[in-house]
Amino acid sequence: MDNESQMVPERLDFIRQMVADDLEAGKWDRRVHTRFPPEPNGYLHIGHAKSICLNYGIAADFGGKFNLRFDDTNPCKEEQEYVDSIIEDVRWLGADWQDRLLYGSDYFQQMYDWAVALVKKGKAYVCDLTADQTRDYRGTLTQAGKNSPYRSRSVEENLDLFARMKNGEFPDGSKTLKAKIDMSHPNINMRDPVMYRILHASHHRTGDAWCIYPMYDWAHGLEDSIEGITHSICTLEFENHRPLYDWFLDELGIYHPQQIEFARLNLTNTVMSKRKLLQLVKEGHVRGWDDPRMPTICGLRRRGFSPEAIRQFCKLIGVNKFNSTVDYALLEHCLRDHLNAASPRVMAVLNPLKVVITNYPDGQVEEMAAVNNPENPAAGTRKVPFSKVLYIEREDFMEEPPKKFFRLAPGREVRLRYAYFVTCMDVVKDAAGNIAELRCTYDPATRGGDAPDGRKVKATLHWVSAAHALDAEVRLYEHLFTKENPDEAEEGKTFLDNISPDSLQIVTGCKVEPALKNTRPLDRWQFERLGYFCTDPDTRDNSLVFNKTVGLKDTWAKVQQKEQA
RNA sequence: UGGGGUAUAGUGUAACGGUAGCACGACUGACUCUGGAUCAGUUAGUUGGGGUUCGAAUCCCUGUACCCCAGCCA
Repeated sequence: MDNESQMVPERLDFIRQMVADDLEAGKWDRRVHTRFPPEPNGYLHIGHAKSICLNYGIAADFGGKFNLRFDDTNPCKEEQEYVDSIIEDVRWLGADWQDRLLYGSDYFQQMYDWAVALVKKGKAYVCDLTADQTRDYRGTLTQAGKNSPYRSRSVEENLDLFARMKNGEFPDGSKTLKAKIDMSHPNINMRDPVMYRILHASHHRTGDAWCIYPMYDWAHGLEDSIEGITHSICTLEFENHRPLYDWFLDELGIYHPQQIEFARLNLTNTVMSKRKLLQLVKEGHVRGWDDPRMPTICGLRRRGFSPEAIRQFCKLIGVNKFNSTVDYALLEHCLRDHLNAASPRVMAVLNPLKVVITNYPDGQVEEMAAVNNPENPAAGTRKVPFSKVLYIEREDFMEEPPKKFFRLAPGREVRLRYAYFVTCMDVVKDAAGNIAELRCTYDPATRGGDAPDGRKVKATLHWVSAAHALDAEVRLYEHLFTKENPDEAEEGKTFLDNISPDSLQIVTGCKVEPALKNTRPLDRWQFERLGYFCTDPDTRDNSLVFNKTVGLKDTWAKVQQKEQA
């Protein structure tokens, strides 16, 4: 990420503009310190990547610091598994928190002490109202709430009660600590919000040390304050909470960061809510959190996305304060852009059609030199074995080709990439009339792929030598959802009804060139003329599995579509 | 009908009172040992209505639409 973001961009997004203004005004002693504060209750997705890139990017751009902090204030929902995955994903994306891997739960004692301070100040009280009663007293959007009957307890009584809450003397839900603000405030968040609830639950880090846990509104600003965060960047739905964030910090008289809100990311043809993602996993609509169709970071990683592509995407989408939905095509553009530059090329045939070169010597094998990456000469070349029996892509041959099809057809000459010109002389069919094999001749003078007489061919095909090819399974993916907006469902239907039946297609019996023999999980390749692929972790020594990351742009497919229409 | 936000091509984003620009997509064409990549070009926009101004996406007034908030979730 460093190279990309070292320079302050010429056009600043509105948040960077605020940071730049603060810097110029000498605010915060000219420090910049951001953080990414996930709750460890789910896996990170591409929307989180936007936040990570924003926060880390700002720190990097302005020479500041970046913290990774777990907002782990609710023991009921949080698990170590999520902590581990988040750490892995943030690191993979390239954000560097140095030695600042932090946990909100580490500040529980400080938060408690501050709560006591607010009680002493007469700004917080212990309330015995039940959850239902609390809702009732809160009023509605258009009607003021009313004061809790416990609101006027003495400081001494509150201190005593709060201490006993902490000591575990009361059952879950029987009491809360509330801030004493204004029950008729037009902003509902200011109507005596709960600061602590009683939860006799074991926390993934603090164990049973606590049986009262701070609420987000109380805890979050304190965490930012303790860490000396300058710009506390969060999503839009917390805008309504900012007055409360400010109120707590001001009443306490402690260091006060600036909260800034931005719009979360929406992407076409996918869902981003934790609830829906969890549902897809739990109900088995996908194979897990890291299913390559998932917009999770681990899913994208397994699909073959590179961190560079995701970062570039996050840079291009910008930052704003209104809801928008980014076209998935932009993500794919960023993906192809980086993969084109970075992926070694290799030949693989997904749907093999046997080709016999009739005039090629039996048993002869030639090593053809193939370029590993035309975008990067330093990647060098490799040898690809060529012999009498080959496989080509079934779609690269048509017995009766339409006008715009310029691949192989009876009597037609094409180039086999890095090898020879071949001409189709005969089509062999099985009993059912299916094409079983092609018999071709080659022109020895075209070795390497060029004709000395200067004649041209319209097409170049990829191929593999049958005797040398490795078998592979290839998993093809399409959008998980057929609709741009999966939530757009008819009466009685849900986003689940919009799951695409074609989102996963498993192709077996694929033939790949021997260079792929020792590939490791997550290696990224371009299968020439097909697209970008990634070695799946399911790969074993004798069984290769690849995921299709994204296809190459396919002009022929467009032509076909148009002809059909 | 309370409060808080937001509206710029199909999509995403710039323009900070002075030529509405960029990217993606779509469409043409050139080139090509990947129908890839690359290159050139075309397409298309300021939420409606008033006002201020020599000049308004930008300032003012007034509509409209959309998003968020009534968890002891974050």
